[in-house]
Amino acid sequence: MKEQQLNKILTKAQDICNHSGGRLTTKRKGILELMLLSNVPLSAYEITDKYNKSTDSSMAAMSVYRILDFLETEQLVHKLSSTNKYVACSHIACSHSHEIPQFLICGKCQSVKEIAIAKRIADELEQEVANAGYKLVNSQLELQCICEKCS
Amino acid sequence: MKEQQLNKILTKAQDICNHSGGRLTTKRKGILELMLLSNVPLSAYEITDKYNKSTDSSMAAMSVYRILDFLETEQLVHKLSSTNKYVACSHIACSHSHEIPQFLICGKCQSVKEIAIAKRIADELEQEVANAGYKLVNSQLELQCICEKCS
DNA sequence: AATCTTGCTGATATATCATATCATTGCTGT
DNA sequence: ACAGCAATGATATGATATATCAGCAAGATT
Ligand SMILES: [Zn+2]
Ligand SMILES: [Zn+2]
Ligand SMILES: [Zn+2]
Ligand SMILES: [Zn+2]
Repeated sequence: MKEQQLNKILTKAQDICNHSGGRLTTKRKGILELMLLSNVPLSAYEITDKYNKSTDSSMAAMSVYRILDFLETEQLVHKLSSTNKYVACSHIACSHSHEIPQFLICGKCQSVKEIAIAKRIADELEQEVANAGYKLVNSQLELQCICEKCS
Repeated sequence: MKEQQLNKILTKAQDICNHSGGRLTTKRKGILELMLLSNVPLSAYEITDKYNKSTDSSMAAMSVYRILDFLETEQLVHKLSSTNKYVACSHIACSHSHEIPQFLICGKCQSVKEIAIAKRIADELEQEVANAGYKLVNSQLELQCICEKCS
């Protein structure tokens, strides 16, 4: 990722937080940056290690969890519940509003692609769920895939 | 669940294991039965506790994990990776072959419904994934829902 | 500026989920 | 009975996540 692009994203993230009243502190920004620069999702403890090595600090995992909670609330990062890892949102600098994301997770290289599936498919899925007597409240999908490079 | 129905399922489970060469031992059967009788998914440790209380034994969680691995391989139970819990398959006694399951998980009462979505939707989803340059390898979905009772 | 309030972080403990490894037991076919 | 293999026991450790209370720092109120 280019320096310029990263800065653009971080600036936009700052805007988002300002708008919501949250504070993108130095530590929170540092964690977000680190996640943006990673090409695979990271566990909270991996994030902790990376952060501490990169800054010669010693933040406890507890703090990282709290920061991840915050960033998740701001939709700047997402949690992948199938792998218990966390990934920076791919659409921070986009102007469109954030839809419910779907994730394509490569089983070989662990890379993740965040997409938004066609509304038609989401609707059909919701209908299917309704047929089963349930009401869909969150259609975040985590799909086990193989990426182009690895296939 | 009626006694008779339970026995039918356990007999079918026995058949499935015989056919695959696996052994449905007393302990494995006990774990499966316990899971069939639960109306919510259980964690490995919850299963361990329930089993030990119900039989006055003291199986270690390690053994339960191994047994769950076995039962999963035989497709008699499924793991819900979004909650780290395990649930008995709803289609053990069915004659049809086991498709890739999808799970509707109620966020209030934790009840789970195992369904198989229309092939058309699965195909469309796969196409969507292909458009993104990925190849879908497993379309097990875990959908956050509200069930009829809770809504 | 001093104080207040709120939200952020530190620090520690503990709960929860999962795997590694080696020893022991018990079927199963010869 | 014996050998071989599958299942279980036993113990240790690793990985993920939450609870709780104390200290601190930034923005708001006086
Ligand atoms: Zn996103
Ligand atoms: Zn890949
Ligand atoms: Zn099933
Ligand atoms: Zn419910």
